Amino acid sequence: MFPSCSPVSQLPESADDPLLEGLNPPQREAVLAVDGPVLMLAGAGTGKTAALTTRLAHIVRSRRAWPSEILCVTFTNKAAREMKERVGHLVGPAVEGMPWLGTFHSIAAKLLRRHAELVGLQSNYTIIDTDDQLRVLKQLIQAEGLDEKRWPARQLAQCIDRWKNRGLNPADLDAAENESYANGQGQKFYRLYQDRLKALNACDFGDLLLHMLNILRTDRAILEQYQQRFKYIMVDEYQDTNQVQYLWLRLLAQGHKNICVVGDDDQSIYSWRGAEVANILRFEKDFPGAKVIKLEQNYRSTPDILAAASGLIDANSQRLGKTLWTTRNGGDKVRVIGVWDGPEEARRIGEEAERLEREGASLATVAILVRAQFQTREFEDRFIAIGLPYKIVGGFRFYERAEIRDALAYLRLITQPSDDLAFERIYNTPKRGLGDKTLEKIHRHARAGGVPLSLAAFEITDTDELPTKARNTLFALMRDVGRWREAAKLLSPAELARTVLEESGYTTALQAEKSAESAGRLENLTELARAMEEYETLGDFLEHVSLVMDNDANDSAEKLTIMTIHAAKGLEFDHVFLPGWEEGVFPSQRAMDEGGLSALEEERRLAYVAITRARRRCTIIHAANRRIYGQWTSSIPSRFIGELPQAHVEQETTLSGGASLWRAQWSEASDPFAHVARGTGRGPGWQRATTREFDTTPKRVAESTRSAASFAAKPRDDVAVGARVFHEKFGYGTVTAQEGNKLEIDFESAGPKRVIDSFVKLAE
DNA sequence: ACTTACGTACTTTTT
DNA sequence: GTACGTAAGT
Repeated sequence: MFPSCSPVSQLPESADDPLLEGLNPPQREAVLAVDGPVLMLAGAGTGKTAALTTRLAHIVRSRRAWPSEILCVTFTNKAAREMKERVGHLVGPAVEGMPWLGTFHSIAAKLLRRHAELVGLQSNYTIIDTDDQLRVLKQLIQAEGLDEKRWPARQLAQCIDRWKNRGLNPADLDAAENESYANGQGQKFYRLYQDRLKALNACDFGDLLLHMLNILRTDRAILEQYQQRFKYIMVDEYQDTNQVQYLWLRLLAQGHKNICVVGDDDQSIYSWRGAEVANILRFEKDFPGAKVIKLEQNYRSTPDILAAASGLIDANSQRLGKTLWTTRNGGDKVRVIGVWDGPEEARRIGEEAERLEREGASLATVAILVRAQFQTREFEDRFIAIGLPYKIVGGFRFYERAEIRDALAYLRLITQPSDDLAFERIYNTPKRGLGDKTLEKIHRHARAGGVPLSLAAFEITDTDELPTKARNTLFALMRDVGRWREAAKLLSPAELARTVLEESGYTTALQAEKSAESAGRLENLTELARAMEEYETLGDFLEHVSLVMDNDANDSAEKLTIMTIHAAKGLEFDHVFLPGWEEGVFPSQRAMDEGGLSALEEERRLAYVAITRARRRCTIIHAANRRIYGQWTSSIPSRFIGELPQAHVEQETTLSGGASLWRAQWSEASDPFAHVARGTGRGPGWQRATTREFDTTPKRVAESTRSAASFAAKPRDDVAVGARVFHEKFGYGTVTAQEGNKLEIDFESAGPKRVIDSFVKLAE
């Protein structure tokens, strides 16, 4: 550990400063290059967090800036927490004075509280989540008389998110963007939505960044103030920044130009939510004279794992180019295992995990990383059956659960009478006999008077609008809310929460429910109250919950981890299992249909991230048959398997015969896939599989990519335009067009559809 | 106002 | 295959 000297006790500048101990030369360079723009390209497992945190400590200890003058942004709360902790070790309690170390969103929220009035909000605005966002949009769509089936709220939400990610306000939309929802009503709905949020004194996640950007863009004095304040700026995971975040940083960095961004273009896996790799690719143009430092020495994985991952990512075209290396020796090759079907895949991994455990490994060092959430199911089934402890990371987070959101809605309504969304959520939760009719009347009254729902509800109990029963129930509810509002001034947030849950009848209703989940829900509510103990005010807590709260701190017991590859970024495990490496699953069919080549490259980066999570052993598995949406489908191995450099891969067979099939399918004969029975979509492919030896000659990446790609689009030759065909779901129809393996078919009852040719058979 | 039945759609996910 | 959301039924 480093000497815990005070943050300003010395001016370390020399290479033998104790701070630099244990860092390699490029890391040291990154730490010492504090002035001017710096681009740190840090490959997987190269110790970028160590470099980043040491750099931060160095700035503080060399008295270049006070902790409060450093802006340090991360993407996740987890990363922010980790960084805070590590900087704390280096500089001591001074880290407490780092108010600007956090996620983009939490920092933006903090800034926005100070300047909310500039964008028409009050500083106690609520931050709404995607769920509330959708509800608002649904209401707007309904109010405008649009058919919600034809123009789903989801789609509008996506558009709006995309616009916000790009820093576009309603007025900035061009005609094309305006067209992207409901025949040119995109702009109108975007504007309506923003107005509605303003009325609710609320922000969605995108707004936090967009509002702040708007302020920085328009208010010169405020911009300059922050440009002066932030003497040093550091950004983690820069490859994941979107346009708003980029614009934001560029504005703020113009003051001192001391901006250091860290990232890895090969690990950019979030373009689908607005991240632009281009940001990192053009950093040197944005900040002329930027120093580029590459961290390439990997401290995590064995040479074979690194070589396999590097070979794979080589197939991508848009790269800055890095080569990971290691001084480590030995270790096992990456294993590729072909199995018969999904259940066997789960059985196989279960056995391996049990073996590892017997050999003394902790299950906490074992992970199964999947492409998509649905893949977790087969493992869950299997592990329950054999009693293997596991945990599934992801899915619903703590604060997204219904009971937590209900509790929060009560608290929100108490702090913020204008929070209509909260009111709607709780007004009949627990069930108290208030229905749509009553809500509609409240709505009408609120609109007429231009007041929030909760106030309208209170007022309406003074009229004869409602039947006596509803009137009394509603009055009791509003009286309670008023009482809790008073109590909030006296009680701590946690005490208030307990009181509200008890007095509202929420806990009683849950106790009475006796369903399978109700016990867990009650537990969650207890946990919520416990978590609130740490907060002084309700406002503090509510901000925490909307921006920061996560549940990964729950159980630290020795369990095998199942999670998506996305969720695994930044983590590492001794033993990593990668199931489902089949065309259509990984790379995902949907991604390729929608995003073409660039999506394929992102899938490949995802595969790269997956492999580089492994410290000691990486096992890739593909199944010959898999049930997808209840239909058994035969599938072929992922093209990514073919792209792995064979010298670093070892092939394994299973006794059930699946492997021999895969050898045949994987060979490089002139038409390696001709024998695959895709014709009927029901006949198992193996029936026609040959038993040719598996070809282990290393393939050139470009070649294998091409052959796989050409396969993917390989059309059937027995189906032609005009042919009458049958489809499981759509019935009989006539082929009207054929493009690669995609057919356009006019179905007799279902109308025209685009389908993959393997899902139809010729009609007799 | 609440319950049940049918139809549809279905990557990845942080904040 | 299943989950969710809307529509009709009690």
